[in-house]
Amino acid sequence: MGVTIKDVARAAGVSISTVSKVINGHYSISEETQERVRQVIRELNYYPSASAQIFAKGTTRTVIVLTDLGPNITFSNPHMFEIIAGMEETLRARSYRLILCGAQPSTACEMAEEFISRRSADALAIHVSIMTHQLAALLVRTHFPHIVLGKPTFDSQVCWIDINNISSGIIAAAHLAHEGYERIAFLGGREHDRNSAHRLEGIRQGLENVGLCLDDQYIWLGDSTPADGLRMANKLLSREPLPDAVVCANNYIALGCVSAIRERGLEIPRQIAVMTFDDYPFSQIMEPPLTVVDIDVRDMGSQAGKFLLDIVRHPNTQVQTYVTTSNLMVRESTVR
Amino acid sequence: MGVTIKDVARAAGVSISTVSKVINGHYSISEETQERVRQVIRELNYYPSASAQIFAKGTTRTVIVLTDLGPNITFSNPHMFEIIAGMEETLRARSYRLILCGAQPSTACEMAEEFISRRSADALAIHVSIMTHQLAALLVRTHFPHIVLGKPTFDSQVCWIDINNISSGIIAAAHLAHEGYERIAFLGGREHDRNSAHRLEGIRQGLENVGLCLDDQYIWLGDSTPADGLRMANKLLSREPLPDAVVCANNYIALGCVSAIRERGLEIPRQIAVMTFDDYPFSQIMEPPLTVVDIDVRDMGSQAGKFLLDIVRHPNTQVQTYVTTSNLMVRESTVR
DNA sequence: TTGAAAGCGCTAACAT
DNA sequence: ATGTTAGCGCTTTCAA
Repeated sequence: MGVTIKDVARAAGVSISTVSKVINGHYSISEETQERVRQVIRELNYYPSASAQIFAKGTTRTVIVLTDLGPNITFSNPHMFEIIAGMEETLRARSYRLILCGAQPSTACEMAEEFISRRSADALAIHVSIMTHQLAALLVRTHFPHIVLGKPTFDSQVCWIDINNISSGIIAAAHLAHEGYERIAFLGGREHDRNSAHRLEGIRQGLENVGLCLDDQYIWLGDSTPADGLRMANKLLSREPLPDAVVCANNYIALGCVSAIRERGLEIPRQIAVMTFDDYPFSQIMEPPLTVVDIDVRDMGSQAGKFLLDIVRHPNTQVQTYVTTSNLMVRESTVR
Repeated sequence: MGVTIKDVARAAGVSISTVSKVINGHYSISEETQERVRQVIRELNYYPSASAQIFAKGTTRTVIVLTDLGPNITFSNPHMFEIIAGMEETLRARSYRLILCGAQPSTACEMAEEFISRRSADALAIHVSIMTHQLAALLVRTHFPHIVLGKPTFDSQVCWIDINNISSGIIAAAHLAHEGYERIAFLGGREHDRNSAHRLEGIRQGLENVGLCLDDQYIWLGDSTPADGLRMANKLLSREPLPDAVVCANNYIALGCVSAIRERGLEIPRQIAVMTFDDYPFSQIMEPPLTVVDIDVRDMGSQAGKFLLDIVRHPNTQVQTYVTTSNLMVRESTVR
C-alpha cells in the first residue's frame, strides 16, 4: 500500500539509496539528481514511512511524558499542562514528538522500565508528583536520558528542573519593601508544601536584604484553600499591630485572605496590601486586582525540552537546575 | 545492542518465529514451549523492540491529538486537557498511545496530511478550535480514522463528538423552575460563542417545558469576562421587575454577576438566585457557593477515545454525536 | 506444533 | 556522485 522509496527510485531512474540520501539531505548527491528525485517525490506524492524510518535509524525522535493525569488534574495542577505545552513546542521545533502518558507513583516505575527496555522513546520526562525512589534508581542505573519536572523531594542523581521559588519570594519581598511596607506577613501552605516553603524562604531572604525581618507572629501555615486562607487571615488580623502587607503562598489562600480583610472592612492596599504568586485568571479578576510574582512555567517546559535533547545528544550531561523566570506583575493590591 | 528475539530463540532452543508466537499469544504453541520461552524471556530480561514491532506489524497503535497548545491555554481552555486526559486513559487501557501535538488552524492541515501520509498514527483526534474546511476535506477524502473534539462550526462529513449544551441548559432551567423561580434571566457570551448559544437554547426549551418563558429584557450577551459579566448584570438589575434568578453562561460571567449583585446589596439566593455551568474551582469557592450544571468533559474524552478505536477497527463507522454527561450540582446560590 | 524464509521500507557502510 | 547490499528486529505466511 502507498508509494514506497522503490517507486520513487524506479520513476527517477536512480537507486533507492540515492533517494534515501536525497530525503536525508546527504551531501553527496548532485544538484540535478536531487532536483529530479524531489520532482518525482512531489509527483508521486511520496512520504517516507515514519515507522520504517524510525526502525531503520534506530532512533524514535520521541519523548514520553509520564505524569499524573487523574480526574480534575487541570485544576489541581494547572501548571503541569503549561509545562507540557512549553515542552511540546520546543520538541516539535526540533522535530521530536511528545507522547503523553498517565501514571501513578505505584505504576510509573514499571511503565518507565518497559519504555526504556522496549526503546519506545529516546527520552523520558517525569513529573515529580509520581516520582519514587525506585524510579529514580532505575533512571540512574540505566543512564536513560530523562528529566524530572520539579525537584524530587529526596536526594538522588536524577536530572531535574524546577522553578526558583526562592527567587520569586525575594522578588516579592523586594517589591513590598520598595513600596514602603514594613510589617510583612505570610500565609502559606503546610510543611510538606515545598513551593510555599521556598517562597517563604525567599521572602525571608529578601527582607533581610533590606534590613527588615519576618515576625513569627505574622506567619501562618495551613491548607491551600480559600477557607483556610480566610481562617489564617482572621488569626493574622487579630494581631497587634496589624501587618501592613501580606504575601499569600498561592492564589487559593489569597482568595480567602482577601475575603477576611474585606469582612473586617479594611481597605486594600491602603490599610493592608496583599500579593501572591502565579498569575491565575482570578488573581486578575479579584477586587482589587492582585499584584503577583508570575512564574513562567511554560518557559520551564521549553527549557526542560531543551535540556532533554541536550541529554539525548550527550548522554553524560547532568542537569540539576532551577530556572528563574519569575516576573513581577504590579497591580492595585500593593500600590497605595 | 540489547537482547533480541534471536538471543531468546537461541537460549530457548527454538526458532525466532516460535518466540514471536509466544510473545503474541499465538494459539499454536504448546504449553511447555510457551513456558520455556517465557522463562528465557524473563531470564534474559527481554523486551521486544517497540519500533521493530510497529514496523513489522504495520500498525502504530498510536493516536495523534492535534490541538492548540498556545500560551495560557490551560486557563483559556481548561476543558481541553481534561478531554485529553480522559482520552489518554481510555487509549492506554487498550494499549494505544497518545501523541500530543500543538497546531494552529493555519498549520493543522499540512501537519495532518503529513501524519496521514507517513502513517505516523492509526488515527487523529483534532480539537475543533483548529478545524478548517481544508482539514475537513482532507479527513473526508482520505477516510483516515479521526474524530473532531467539539462540533465543527460548519457542515461536513467529519466525525465529531461534543457536549450536549442544550441538555445542560434544560437541566438548569428545570432546576430553577423546580425551586420556584419564575423570572429567569440569562447572561451569555457573544453570538459566535456556541456553548453559550446552546445553553441559552436549552434554557428556553427547559422553561417552555414547564410553561415559563425567557423574557427578552432578561437576556444580555457580552464578553466572557468578569468585567463584562458585571456590566451585563448591572444592565439586568436596572430592569423592573427584577429577575429572581440569573443563569450565567460560564464562570467568568458569573463572577462579575455576583459582584454586581453584591454591590447592590442584594442577597443571593434570597432576592436573586445565580447559577452557571462547569464546576470550576471558583464556582465552589465563591460566596455563596454556586449551583452549577457540571459537565463531565473527561468522560467526553474517554468516549472520544472509544469511538476512535471503533473507527480504527471499522473504518466505515460514522460518528457524529453529542454526549450527555451533565450533572446538576446544587449549592447555596439557588436554594432559599 | 514448529521452523524456514520472505518480507516490512528504509538507512548506511562500502564499493564503484 | 551513485549503486549494491547487508542489515534493523520483528511478523507472518507456508511448508514440514
